[in-house]
Amino acid sequence: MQNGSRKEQITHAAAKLFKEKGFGAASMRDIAGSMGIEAASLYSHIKSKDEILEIICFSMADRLLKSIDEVNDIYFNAAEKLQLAIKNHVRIITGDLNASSVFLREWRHLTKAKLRKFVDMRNRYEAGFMQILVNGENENVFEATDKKFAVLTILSAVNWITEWYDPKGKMNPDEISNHLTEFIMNGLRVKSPA
Amino acid sequence: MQNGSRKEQITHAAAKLFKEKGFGAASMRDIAGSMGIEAASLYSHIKSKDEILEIICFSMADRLLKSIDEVNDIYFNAAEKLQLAIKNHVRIITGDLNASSVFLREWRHLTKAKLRKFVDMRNRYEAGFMQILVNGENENVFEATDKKFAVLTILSAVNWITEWYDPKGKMNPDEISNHLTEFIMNGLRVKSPA
DNA sequence: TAATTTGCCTAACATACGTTAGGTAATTTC
DNA sequence: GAAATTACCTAACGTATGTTAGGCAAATTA
Repeated sequence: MQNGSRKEQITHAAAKLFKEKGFGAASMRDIAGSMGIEAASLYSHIKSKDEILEIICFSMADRLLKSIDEVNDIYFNAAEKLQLAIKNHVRIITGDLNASSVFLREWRHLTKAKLRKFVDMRNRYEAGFMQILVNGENENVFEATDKKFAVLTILSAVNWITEWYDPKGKMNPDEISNHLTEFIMNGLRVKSPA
Repeated sequence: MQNGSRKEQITHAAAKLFKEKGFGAASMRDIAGSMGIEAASLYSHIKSKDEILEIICFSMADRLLKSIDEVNDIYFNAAEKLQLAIKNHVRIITGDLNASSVFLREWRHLTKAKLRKFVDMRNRYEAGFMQILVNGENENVFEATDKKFAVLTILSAVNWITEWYDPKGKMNPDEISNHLTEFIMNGLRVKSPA
């Protein structure tokens, strides 16, 4: 899919509506309307409504998986890896808020075969994150009695950003990831009692 | 709405389907079918499909708001309050997983007026949680440079439980909330370097 | 026992949906 | 300049949807 192509424009317009109304409630007529054309015209560029959802979901999944693999290939200590993994994740997600929201919320509406593939990719992503925690334990930097639990908790915090992030707000993506990394590593508790 | 009433049964059946398929994709015929009756028969007990969603969302919202108000009325220190608030939240959410999932995911489909009311309630809940962090800072137990950020991060972690919690799994709700509270207070970092 | 209410039914309505068929004008390719 | 392609159009299809109208038998109430 080449840059700026009509197909990409449709995907963008659809992502915006899927985010606002949900996949089920946003119709092909809505999508076409937002582009100033008729619904039937969309079918010159895309195969089906389902295909649009697939493109959005897997485009995000691909980017995130690529990122975690890169992080785990670098010769860093666990704390640095965690910091970088979170930074990448936040950058990817804030880079396209509409697509990210659809990716996080609407993936359930993927057709059966694609859904299986999607869940598989998500599991691989979680496993990549988990590897960092395992490294951290070996290096005696982290402790996590239940690593699956810890990963899910971390990812939930990272993903929730789509719900409140405002590109015009006071925090930029890297500030957010720094803040988040600090919170995940040290929590709320004051370290040196006053 | 009295206990075990037909209306309550409908709400339960609907919650299950709204969770599985989403509000938009689960039809009145689906809901009726899961109860072994016809779609039209539902209208002897409920006003509309929208009403079912409202009942589910506001029932959860009411319970959570009541809980946070109670916590903030108790003469506890901030750490104890946080612990209790999280414990209550986890109990409420794990107590009805179907309704909780709908409450967390499908509230966007509420009609305009109800949506406004819902968001207002959610803001009040967040404010109640934030109050605990403010107390904690005054008591020198917590530090949180950006309290809004901290609250959203905490709540995202707590709410994510609906995505993986299994009543037959190895952790019960109170174990989960203990685990979570520990994580939120102290993070991942090993405190005493080995 | 008569009157009322409850809980469901069948049938139908109007509307909205994803998608296909077939066409037409403008643009690109040879 | 002819041929092919692109990007859109109108019209229509079959199906699914939320909901209403009107009825009927069983249970409840008086």
